[in-house]
This record gives sequence, C-alpha cells and structure tokens, in this order.
Amino acid sequence: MYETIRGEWRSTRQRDAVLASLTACDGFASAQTLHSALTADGVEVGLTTVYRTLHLLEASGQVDMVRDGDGGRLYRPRPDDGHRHYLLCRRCGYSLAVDAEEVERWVAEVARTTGFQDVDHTLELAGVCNGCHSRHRVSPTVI
Amino acid sequence: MYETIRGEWRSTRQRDAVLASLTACDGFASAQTLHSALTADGVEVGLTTVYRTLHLLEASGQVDMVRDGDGGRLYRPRPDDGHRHYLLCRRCGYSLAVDAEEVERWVAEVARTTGFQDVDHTLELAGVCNGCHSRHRVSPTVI
DNA sequence: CTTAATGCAAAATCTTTGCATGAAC
DNA sequence: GTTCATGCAAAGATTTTGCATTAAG
Repeated sequence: MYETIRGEWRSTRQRDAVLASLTACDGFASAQTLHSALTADGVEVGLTTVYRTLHLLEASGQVDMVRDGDGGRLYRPRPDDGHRHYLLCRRCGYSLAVDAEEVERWVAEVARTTGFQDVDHTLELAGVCNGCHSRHRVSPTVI
Repeated sequence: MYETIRGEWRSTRQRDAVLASLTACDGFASAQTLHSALTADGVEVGLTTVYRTLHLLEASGQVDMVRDGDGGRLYRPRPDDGHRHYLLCRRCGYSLAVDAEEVERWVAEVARTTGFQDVDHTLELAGVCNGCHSRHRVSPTVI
C-alpha cells in the first residue's frame, strides 16, 4: 500500500523533489514527465517513488489529478482553494483553471434528485487556446 | 489505423456481435467484459476486434465512452439523442443518464469567454445508488 | 477479384508490487 | 533501534500494431 495508515509521512529528499518539480513546471505533468525532468536535472528519484509520492499528494489534497485524452494521469499542485476544474489546450498543454461553481451546484442538485449518496464528479474541458489557434496548426504536443 | 479513410465499413459477423452484446448488457461494459461475454456465449471474436469495433462505434457516435475510476474505458450504446452524461453507482455499476443541458450551456459560455476553440468536455458523476446505500456496504463491484 | 477485416502473437504503455537496502525519527 | 521510504526488477493490466489469412462487396 501507499500510505502510512494514519498520520504524517516522513519528509524525504525524494518527496520534496517531486513536489518541487511539480510546482516548478506549471501546467500538468505526468509521473513519467516529472521523473524525466528530475533525472534531467540530475536529481535521482526512482519512478516508483514518483508514483507513490503523487498518490500521497493527491490523497492528501495537495495536488489535482486530471486524465489526459488517453486515460493517463496528469498532476498539478492544487491552487490553494480546493477542488478545481481546468480547461486544457490540446495543442500546447496550456491550462486554465475555470470557475465551475455553477457545475458544482448542478451536481448537488442531481445528487439530490436522484437520491445517490457521495456523488462526486470529474469534469474536464479541452480545446485549442487562442495562441495555438492563431498561429494555426502547431505540431501537436503533450496532452 | 482503425478506420477506413472515409465511407461505410463492412458489416461482419464480429461487428454485429459486438454491438449486439453491448446492447444486450445494459449499463457500461469494457472491451474485455464484452469479449468474455461473447466467448462465454460461444461467439468467437478476437479481443483485438472488439477493441477495433468499439473505436469505430465510438468514432461514428454509436456508443458513449466513459472512464472508470482507473482510467479504463467503458462503453454503452448511445441512447439515441446524441451526447450524454451518466451518473454511475460505484458499488453496483448501475448507470443513469442525466440531463446536463445546463452544463452544456456553461461549457459554451466558458468557451466564449476564454476564446478557446473546439472546446469539448468530459463529465462523469459517480456515487452510491439508493439500493446499494440502503443495503449498506455491499462488496465493491465493477466500476 | 480487390479491398478491408480478422486474429494471433508480440510490443508498447502506464502503473503497481515484492523485497532487500537505506534513511528518518 | 524501529519503522517507514526507496529503488530495482518483475509482474499486471490495458490497449495497440505487424502481418499473414480470410471474408465482404
């Protein structure tokens, strides 16, 4: 398992590095991307540890996770005020946090009317940002 | 590649079987689930073909795809009136189509205000249905 | 006949685990 | 010193491809 049953986890060089790296690259990054970035920077962290750390960070609410178009996991440090939704650019990977208050309310309403308990939701938006659209047809990048 | 560049695709025993099987099991099914079901029914279809057929069906808008909690793909025949969103029960896999008109409008508005082009969205709701909740704690099943 | 679909086995991803070693506290 | 974290290599799971064969139109 990934977590200490309960309580704080230890602070280690690797965990600090993963979080730092994730914070550094703004936008979303996958476990593999982070691992490569770290390695490129000469920071030695096992890929396994990156995965485990991201799980921890996600479970403790310090990072957000979204899925890319192929079901892969992408992470980003959580802005600071909880649950967020993003609009990602399909071409350049640029991401924009959007205010989804309206959707939150809608979800609550759906939960109420259907009688489902513990309803949670995932919502992801993807499009082509202004920049990419004007300088039309950039070679497709990450995400 | 999966598709004939343009134009109709051929009707085959396998494709019919996949679609029939997907239609039969209401609720969502994964490629693997369908393949097992078909095999169990004595219908011989390669797993590869199931994958390819599902891609085709999705691309042509005949089925909906959602992602389960682990990024796997689940498919279901599309109800008949386009784009749909679902509320899935985490325990039993029961699924309910929900009217997300409001969300559609919200997405359009976001697209407009951000200037992003070709914005599309994924929205998934998961909770615990009434049944599962009352007969509290059923062993977690699929999905 | 001509072109597309099938199915197998093999590859490619991405992610998780077993287990011995090493680092925190 | 205990307990937890690391990292490797290996296993899993899911999805995709190469290619020869078979079936559709």
